[in-house]
Amino acid sequence: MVAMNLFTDFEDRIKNALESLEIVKEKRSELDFGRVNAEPPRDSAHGDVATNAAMVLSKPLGTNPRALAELICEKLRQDPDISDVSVAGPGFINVRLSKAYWQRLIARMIELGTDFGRSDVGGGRKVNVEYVSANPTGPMHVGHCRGAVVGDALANLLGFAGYEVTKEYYINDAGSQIDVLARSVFLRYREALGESIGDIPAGLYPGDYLVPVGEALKAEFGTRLRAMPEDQWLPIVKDRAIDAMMGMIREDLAALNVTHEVFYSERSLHADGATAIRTAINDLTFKGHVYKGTLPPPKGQLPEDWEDREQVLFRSTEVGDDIDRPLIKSDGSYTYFAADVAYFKDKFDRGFDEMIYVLGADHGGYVKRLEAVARAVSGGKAKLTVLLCQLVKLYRNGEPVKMSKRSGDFVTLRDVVEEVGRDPVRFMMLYRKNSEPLDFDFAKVTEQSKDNPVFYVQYAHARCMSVFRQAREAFTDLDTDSKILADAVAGRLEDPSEMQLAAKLAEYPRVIEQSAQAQEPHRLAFYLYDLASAFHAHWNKGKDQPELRFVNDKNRELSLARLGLVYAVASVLKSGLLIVGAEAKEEMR
RNA sequence: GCACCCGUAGCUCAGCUGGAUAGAGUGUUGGAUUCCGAUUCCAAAGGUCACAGGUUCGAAUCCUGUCGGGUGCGCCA
Repeated sequence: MVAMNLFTDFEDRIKNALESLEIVKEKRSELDFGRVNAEPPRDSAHGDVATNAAMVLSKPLGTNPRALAELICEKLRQDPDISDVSVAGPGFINVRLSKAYWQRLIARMIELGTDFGRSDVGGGRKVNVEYVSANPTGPMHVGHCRGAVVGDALANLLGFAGYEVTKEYYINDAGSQIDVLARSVFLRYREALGESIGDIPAGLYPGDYLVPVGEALKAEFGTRLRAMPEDQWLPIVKDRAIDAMMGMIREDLAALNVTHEVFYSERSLHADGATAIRTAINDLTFKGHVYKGTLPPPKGQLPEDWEDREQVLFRSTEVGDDIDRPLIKSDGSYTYFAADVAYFKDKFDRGFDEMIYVLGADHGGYVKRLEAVARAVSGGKAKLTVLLCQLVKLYRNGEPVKMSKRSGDFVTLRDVVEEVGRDPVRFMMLYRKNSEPLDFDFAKVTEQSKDNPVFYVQYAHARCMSVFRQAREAFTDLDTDSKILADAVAGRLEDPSEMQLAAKLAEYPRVIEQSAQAQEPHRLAFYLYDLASAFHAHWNKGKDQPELRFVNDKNRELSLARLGLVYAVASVLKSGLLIVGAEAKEEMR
């Protein structure tokens, strides 16, 4: 059976060829094949696969690249799947594959359908992807959008690439902002009881979304809460408020097709006398990472209320951080960071090999201390990576959309999804490297034209479906079962334009593996655009050259073979869109 | 002051972890087009990859420095 990944397949064959060379056998133990690769050539005119083997190995072998390349070529020529091999440039070896090989590969794509591209490079490694983790103090706003999509798509991608993935949300339900939330809700509760509360005081959350929460409290407790002192009603109101906010946030996430498997509460770390945090700090102390001391004042502008105070500190500078970090405040309470240490320890204890944090760019200053935690807690066994997402700038008709969070005047995630649709939001959030700022223009994203990559990709899939609809009209009782399509390919698909499309399809497994390993889901979005572009280009050729059209009502077998190619395109688009989290539409109407 | 991210076509951005003549889209210019579902298709022009060194067969990519833009810098979460 043909291997799914053409490039790893031929990387192996090239290495086998190398092993069989006398010159290599003599020095085999000194040679490192690690840098030998097989990749798509920059220019498709060069061939189907290119390798750098000769250039990488010529020096240790004491020969020149072109001479070595000739030796390798001789061996490769014996491979029946290779139709042509040549040396080019400084010593590249360009390989062209036989038509039979391509036809077998296309047939394999058809048989695998949306499983084509699925990989096991992850090797079942347990990965925890934490993303969104918005404070439960209100609805999600657009700022959360990017991280939500990037995290969700990355998790999907890693799952497809053979990692065992858990999608996780850390609920920041323990800090003082939650007290503020509870007091804001309490005010709404008094309002629901008929009191006139006037303007919401500064420092409390003014949003209308808290009104129903106050009303729910009235329905549940009547006037009982109002009669209590604050230290009695506060915990009750807190519980109800957090539940209400998380309910809202889950709905927002659902609208974006984002689903987490684990919602992890920060408060749970503080429960039972903060057992979890105390344990984590004890653990660090035992390992020698904790001491009592003072920190130097911050460089640059000195805060006015600066006072030198003794705290319990994590000696993070010994594990890569710039400055030691406080775990316990001078008043004896735990820092947010202390909870984070406990949270990381919990993840580690749950058996994850790798923790990924998807954060906003404004958390850049937090990266080093998290990495330090990972080193100290896991003893270097667990890998921790932080993906920073740059800001999203909103535009409406080319004009920037102004937002002020203080006045409660911000665009919510729900607003955006309802206005432009879930799929465009998801795709556009991925259509940029996460380390790069992103402009999001409402008008462009809803536009139905080639300028809009979402539309372009979805249209390609719909067009595939359209071809099938036409085929069923041209041939009555046409059986388009994938097995039949796959069998029709051999000996029939051979036009250069068809081969070019097949070559693009063949890259898919490689794109999956590489974007998963680089943790860069945007590469998949760009690939889908490329594939759509290749498909549209081939389709357009049918305008001038009718003999290239997929459906040829004079030739049923050829039509089936070409439908097979269309089926493969549709499957890859569908598979990729599934990872992106957008729908593969049957039609665009 | 320090740390992290970013400087690639006029504009918005890719560039497959070091490979061949640096690519798309948009814009510009010139053609084609009653079309199997898109205000479409084809082509051309457009670059000192911020700058200066270094590493090597080979650098937009890696290392150092400089310049420019963004973000963040005790016990807030």
